[in-house]
Amino acid sequence: METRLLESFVALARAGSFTAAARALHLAQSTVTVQIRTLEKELGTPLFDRLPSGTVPTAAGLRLLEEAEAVLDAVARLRATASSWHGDTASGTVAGQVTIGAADSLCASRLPSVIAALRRAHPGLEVHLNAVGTAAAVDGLRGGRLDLALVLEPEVVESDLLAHRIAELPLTYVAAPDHPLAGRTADWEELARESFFVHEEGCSYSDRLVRALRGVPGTRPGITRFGSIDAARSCVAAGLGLTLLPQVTVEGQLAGGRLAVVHGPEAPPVPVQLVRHRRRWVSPGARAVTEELTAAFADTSL
Amino acid sequence: METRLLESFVALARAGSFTAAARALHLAQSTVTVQIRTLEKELGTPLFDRLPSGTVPTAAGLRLLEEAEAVLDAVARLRATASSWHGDTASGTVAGQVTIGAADSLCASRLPSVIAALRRAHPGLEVHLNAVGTAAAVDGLRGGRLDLALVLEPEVVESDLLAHRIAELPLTYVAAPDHPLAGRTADWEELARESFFVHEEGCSYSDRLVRALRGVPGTRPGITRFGSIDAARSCVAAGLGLTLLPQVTVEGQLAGGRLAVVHGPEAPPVPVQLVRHRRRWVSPGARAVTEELTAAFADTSL
DNA sequence: GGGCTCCATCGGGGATCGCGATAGCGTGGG
DNA sequence: CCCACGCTATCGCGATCCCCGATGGAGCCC
Repeated sequence: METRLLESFVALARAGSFTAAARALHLAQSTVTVQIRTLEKELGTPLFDRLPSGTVPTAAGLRLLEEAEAVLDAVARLRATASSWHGDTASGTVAGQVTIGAADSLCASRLPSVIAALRRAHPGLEVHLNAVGTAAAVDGLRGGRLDLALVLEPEVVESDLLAHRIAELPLTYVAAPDHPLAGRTADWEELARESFFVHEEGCSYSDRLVRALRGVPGTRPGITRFGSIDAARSCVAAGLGLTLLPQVTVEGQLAGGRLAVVHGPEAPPVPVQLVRHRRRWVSPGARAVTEELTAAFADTSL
Repeated sequence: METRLLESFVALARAGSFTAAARALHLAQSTVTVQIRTLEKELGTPLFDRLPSGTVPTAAGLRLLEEAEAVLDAVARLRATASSWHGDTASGTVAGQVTIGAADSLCASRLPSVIAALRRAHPGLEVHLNAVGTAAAVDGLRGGRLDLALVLEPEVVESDLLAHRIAELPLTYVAAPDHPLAGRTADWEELARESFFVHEEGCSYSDRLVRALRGVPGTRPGITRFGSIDAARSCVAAGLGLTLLPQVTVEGQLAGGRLAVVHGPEAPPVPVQLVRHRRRWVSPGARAVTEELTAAFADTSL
């Protein structure tokens, strides 16, 4: 079924004559004649009575006219959705859905302002944000559930994924303000006598910290691992111990006096990698998100 | 927009590979490839990611898939309506709408059983019945508001209409059972002294009766004309006078003793003409109605 | 690395599309 | 009465499109 035929159908019904319909459609009259006959043959019923006084729909044509318009409406919706997804070049905005995954700590700190900026720039864009660990991010990108992922890893060595380092976040040791080490400088031996509240295994800088602490001879550091950054931060704020986090995730608490810096041994900054699937199509929406993320991270922290 | 492309689209989304979709569609694999690329070009956005592990829809493809299915649904409805209108050759039934006009007197007497028979034979057929005089019937057929009309006229001399005489209805003079002439034989002179309740001008047999009564010298018959046959019949039943009607329209009242026959001068039977437009398409539904009407009138009254 | 599966591309034969020209038909004016 | 006009149907033609089979390249498994 060729929707062109349906457009000629409704045009003819509206115009009342083949000649007028052809003019409206910018076609030759003979073309409209053939199109309507084709449609009548395809549907198996005459659609118009060709009377000397004009061309009027038959009873069947009148009924089918509504259904033909419904088809054309559905096609118009399809086209509209497609073109909105593709982007409106006039306004420079894009629409559609983009699903991104990000490390828990970024979701709560840096991403809200990025998403707000995206909403302003692209009102039609629907951004879905999931808090995911590195493993879940890789899975989601592989399975198509994620368009983009932000992971805090030095390397992503998946051949079907493409990682781009967009920032490096400085890490900070933090403790409650009334903690004995708060505001002080501590070496590995001092730290190894404290309790630490860190991420689950798989978090690169937490793992490296745990390895370093356990490598200090003659000590048994207390290690508690949390899936949620919030829970760990709460324990630290309650004075139960220390943690090591990207500085941006605790800037609010540091400024508010609810946490304090501990100047520990040098910790290499953690790279922020923006990862996508190597072979999947990058929608204009995903491209817009990529640009916004790159800009947001670049201007403060590389 | 060619809906074939949309069918390949959903088939590919379902099948998960070009090869499998081509098998399901009974097409060559290269054809599906070209069709999908054509659709992607037409919509301006990639619909599938061709991954080594299979062909999966992009985010845009997933969203557009629903809309494509909506289009195909609308097309299926269009086709279903068209074919139901055309008729189901397996069951021999037809569907659709047929609008017929008929003289008031027939609507109340003969047509209900015909319509009931049509409903039994063609459950999908929607019959609209309008009570119309001859002038309105001609107008309605001309304007396309009526598919068929039953008129009680000896001749229909409209070049663009086609009339077919399907019956001749005997006429009967009737009066109230307690009327002096009830059951008796009366000649023109006796009748011309009575009051008559007949149809509006334009009803052939009423007009002829009025002319005959007025032609009787030395009398002034009382003539009252009604648009509605019911009103006239009520007046007669109340004993106010006589009327002349097709016998079938008063058979119930005659059998119930509410009206009585008066044996008046011979009145030529009134022809029932089934009229349609000469050049308009006769739908299968209208053809079924024509056959039913012809049969119903033929077996009792010609 | 060889075989296998899958998708993209290419060339060709056939069908289709849209066009202009023309014929048939009905109408209205001179 | 005849002719001119407007409308639709038909025809022939050039261009395009469609679908096919064959072929090539890429990735995967053994």
